[in-house]
Amino acid sequence: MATNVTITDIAKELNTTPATVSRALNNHSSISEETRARVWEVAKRLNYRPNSIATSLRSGKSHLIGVIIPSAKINFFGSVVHGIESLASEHGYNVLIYQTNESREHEKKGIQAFLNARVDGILVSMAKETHDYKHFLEARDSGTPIVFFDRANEDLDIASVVIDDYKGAYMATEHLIQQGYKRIAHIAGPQHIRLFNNRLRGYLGALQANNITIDSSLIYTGNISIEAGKTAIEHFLSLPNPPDAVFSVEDFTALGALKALKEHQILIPEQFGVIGFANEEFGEHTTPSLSTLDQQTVLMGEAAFTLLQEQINMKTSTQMKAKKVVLDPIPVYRQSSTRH
Amino acid sequence: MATNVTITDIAKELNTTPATVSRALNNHSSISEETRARVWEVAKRLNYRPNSIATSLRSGKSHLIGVIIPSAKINFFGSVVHGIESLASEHGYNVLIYQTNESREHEKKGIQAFLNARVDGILVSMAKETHDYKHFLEARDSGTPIVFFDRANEDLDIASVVIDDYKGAYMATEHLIQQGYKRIAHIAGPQHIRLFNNRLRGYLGALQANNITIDSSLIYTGNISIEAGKTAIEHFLSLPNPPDAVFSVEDFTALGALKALKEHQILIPEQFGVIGFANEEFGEHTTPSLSTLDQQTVLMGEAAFTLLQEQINMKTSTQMKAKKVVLDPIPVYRQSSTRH
DNA sequence: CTGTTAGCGCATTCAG
DNA sequence: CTGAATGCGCTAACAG
Repeated sequence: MATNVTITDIAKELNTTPATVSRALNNHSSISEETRARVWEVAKRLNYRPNSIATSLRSGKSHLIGVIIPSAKINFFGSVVHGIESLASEHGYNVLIYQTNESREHEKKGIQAFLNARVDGILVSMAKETHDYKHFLEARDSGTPIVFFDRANEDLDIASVVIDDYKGAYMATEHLIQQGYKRIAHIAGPQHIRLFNNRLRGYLGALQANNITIDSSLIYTGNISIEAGKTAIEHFLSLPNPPDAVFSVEDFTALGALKALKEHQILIPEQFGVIGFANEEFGEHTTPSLSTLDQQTVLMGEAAFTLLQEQINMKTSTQMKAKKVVLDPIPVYRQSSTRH
Repeated sequence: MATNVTITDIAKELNTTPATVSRALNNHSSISEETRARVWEVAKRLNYRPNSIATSLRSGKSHLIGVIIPSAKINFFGSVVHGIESLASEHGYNVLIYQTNESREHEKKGIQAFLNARVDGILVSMAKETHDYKHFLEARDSGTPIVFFDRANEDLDIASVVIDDYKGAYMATEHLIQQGYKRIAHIAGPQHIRLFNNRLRGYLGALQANNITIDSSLIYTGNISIEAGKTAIEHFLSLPNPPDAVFSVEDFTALGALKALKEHQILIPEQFGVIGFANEEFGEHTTPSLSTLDQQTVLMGEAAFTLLQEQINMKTSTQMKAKKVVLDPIPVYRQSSTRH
């Protein structure tokens, strides 16, 4: 029952030694075809399962990779994990997950747990709360490769995979321009978070590139929530010269905007264009459906794993500068911004 | 750098033995306060991290639990994993995840990988494809506790946590009756999947309990998809005596129904009531918002872990019948079915 | 209270 | 080609 059979058991059964069994099972070169076959036969018969804990202890490689995310409940991270696990599994790695719930304390605990487990590498999307990076450096210095995804820190010399927020915002804004909207507003997120700042810059960059004067009254900075989107629209509509389109920093805020505009009986996209960012699931099903930018979540997971694997396979001596992979967001233009 | 410090290193530093260090670090009873302090000091200074692989090998407990899900991309499973990981982490377990992508072959590989890793227990939501349960029985017989969640098999004498689909369907149907709808239809899912059958039975049960004659033309059986919902509505509206409400087996199908009804300019909920099942994220944001039943995903994860932990802590001799936990779905009545 | 011995399961020496 | 010996890092039993 609960007794797991070991190579010693097999050896006894065959009046040979564990070493021979080990060699046979690992298809080692110097072993006679006959013993190999006999060993495999017995192994199968006894239902032998290699104890990967023992192998790990001996080899020093756990074939485990640790993934730290804010929450598995958040769609985005679920998708990234999907990408990570698919590739990892294919390459013989098992995946450990740990949720921080946005707490730096938990994040630290996660890193500790992973280091104790001797994971071969760590993938992390930082908690919002985190402004102190000791625990990451500690991991890296202990020789465990780390790769950030989505939420990264540029200054840390740690590899990362992120979305090009500037480019996405630029594309979204330019799309609105091409659709013929004249006064394009932006609902911005908290500016101390870099990615929101990048999106604001992308918006400004697109306006400038198209010789459109920037009107600061058309930039509303708030939280990211449905409520914030509604408030932003109320603000915009109260302006003497209101906008006729908005690039919203994020889909939920865009949804708020959509709702507020509908309450005001403003036709979307005819009178007012709306585009968000993130490609949340609901966007396809709102009325009108919401234009947005897809963040390539699965690809991000795969890229992060690939980067990590490179580091794992690299001789630790071959220390080179941390790679940064920047993924292009994919435009998803739906009804809310498409006039033609 | 990459060299991890061991208790032997600490022992050398202090001219003592690994055993003493081990005892000190584990706050063992018979150890002098002085040595304990000295050991801890050195451990901290050398940045010692216990090697949990070694501990696992020695103790026979990995403090790992394995979770097998169809896909992390699916919201539902992300939420359940959230529940599992939260509790597991709190209880000192690390969580391994493995995706099957609905393939039995992968499911088998996942079980193998987990058994090799000597996980202390396994949580699994079966792949749709799976109709052969050897790999589960093998795991159980090897002494590794298993608990099913959401997708379970009743005949296997393996513990499980599932949603009460019958009850949910019953509640949904009764809700429509109470809202004054007279001819209530049902869009059913493939009947060879038990949970869909249970929902059909719940629908029928509620009608019977309220002395409403069952009209088989009001039951449309199809796939679960937006398209199926639309087709169902087209079918219903072509009837000589069409229904005025529908309980849809699942939210996406309900969404299709919503869309088709809107195309026909039928007012929801005034002329036609709609309720789904699953509480997908988009339902809150459709126009009108979609009534549905919440599946208590996080709670399901927590319950599954709790059940597993019970089994892990149970003396293997105390073999008792597999527990089945049945969770009540929570009604979420929104605009699409609320007339008053 | 501390040191010695031993072994968890495996894979790699080094001898034959 | 196979056997014997050794150690990965840790902890428990058994002395002292």
